[in-house]
Amino acid sequence: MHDIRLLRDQMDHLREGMRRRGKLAELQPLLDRAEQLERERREAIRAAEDAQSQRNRISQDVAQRRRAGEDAEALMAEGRAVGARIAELEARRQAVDGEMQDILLQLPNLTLDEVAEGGEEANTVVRTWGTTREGEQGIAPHWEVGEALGVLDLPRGAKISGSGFIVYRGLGARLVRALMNLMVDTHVEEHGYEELWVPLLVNRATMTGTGQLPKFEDDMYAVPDDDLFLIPTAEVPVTNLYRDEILDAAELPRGFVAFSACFRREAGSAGKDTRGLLRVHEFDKVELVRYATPENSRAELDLLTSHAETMLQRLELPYRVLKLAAGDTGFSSAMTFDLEVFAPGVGKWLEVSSCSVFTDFQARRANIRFRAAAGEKPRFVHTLNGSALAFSRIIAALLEQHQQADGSVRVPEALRPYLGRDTLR
RNA sequence: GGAGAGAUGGCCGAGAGGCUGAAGGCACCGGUUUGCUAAACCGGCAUAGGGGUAACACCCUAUCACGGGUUCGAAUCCCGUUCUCUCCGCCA
Repeated sequence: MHDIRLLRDQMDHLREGMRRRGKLAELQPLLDRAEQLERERREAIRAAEDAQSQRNRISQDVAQRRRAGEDAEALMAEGRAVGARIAELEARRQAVDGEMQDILLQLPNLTLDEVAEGGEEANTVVRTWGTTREGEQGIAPHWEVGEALGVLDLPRGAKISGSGFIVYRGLGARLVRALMNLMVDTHVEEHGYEELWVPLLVNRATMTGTGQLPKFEDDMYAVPDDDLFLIPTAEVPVTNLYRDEILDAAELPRGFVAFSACFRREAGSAGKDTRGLLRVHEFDKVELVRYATPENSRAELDLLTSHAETMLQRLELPYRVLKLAAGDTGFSSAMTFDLEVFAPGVGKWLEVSSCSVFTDFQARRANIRFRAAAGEKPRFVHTLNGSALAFSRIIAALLEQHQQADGSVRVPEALRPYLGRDTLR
């Protein structure tokens, strides 16, 4: 969410930001409306406050007269009239304010200057790591190897929950545990993150704090009786950890790592990537979240991204790093790096991590601030997050990239202590 | 799930329709005193919004968990919600 003051003082800047995302045509009417509303809003505030001031004066006069034992009936009648006017003015103020909020919630974040204009086609590969097995013949897609090795049971997942729900079995199940332990241990021991274990069901305020609500309610699994939602990512509970709090500057930057299941309805993507593990309704993920000061958040994004990359290197999976163009950058993000691994069985690059800096966009919404020094005004922190990594696609990539001619799968060095063997066969 | 008690500033804690943005204490910041530490004393000490100013000053409004209501006027009375605590029930 943007600062309402941008609408007043920096409309050109805001307009330029929407243009860079390729959203100006779509959002121009909103911006125009907002500009007008901002004037009305201040007008309404002023009128309402003037009336309140008048009422307070009348009430004090009544009190004085009462104490003096004089009659206050006329004043009280006046007070009633003013009270009625306040109610009207208040209603108008709320209406204007409500519409303004609606608009603010629909405007995406401004991207950093270094982010290229344009859509997906303007994304750039900033680096690659490892050698892919692109074009190599005879590599089976992960669902075939997975079923053959007895580590995946997709038909039964579909039976007990539906399509897009996975049963891992045997070493497959253990692989999930191994990935969790490898990743969390690495981020805690080597990268200095604090480990968290968080609720998978969260309330509406939490979902709103990170921006899933109100706009994306249809994408979420919900428990309406309790007004709770299944998290689409651990970013939601972890970023909300300090909602409505003021942190000490000495505590920043701060990093948290959490393993969680993630639930996504994937409404609107019917028919895409329906086979195997590429697009599922429930998957596991290790998520990194960082809180930073505005001064160092850009550098923190590079650090966070490098932490996610470390995991791919440990898993010996070739990958590339994409810097997303403005039009492909997520709603709340100011800049995003996507990490994609190559899965030679399906012949595709798979997105397994998305590392973003949100500047103060989420923090304003969730009201997370910090105080640089005692006595100074609190400012909004900058938040960042990135997956490190999303399991289902990683498992797909492992089953394909490390697949051997006899159909067995080599276990990368780093996973062996956790998995207890060097080959899946 | 049932019964009861509670929620006031960074913290503790008073207040029970008007003179209360809120006593008192602690913490914190500045000053005086002081060989040092400590103590004592004096002063300061919420946030947000609107106006105002070159910038200050200053003025107004809101905020005593949250949302409604009663009233000329609500921290205070009424209703609803949330959370915390105690007891009972249930449960991994």
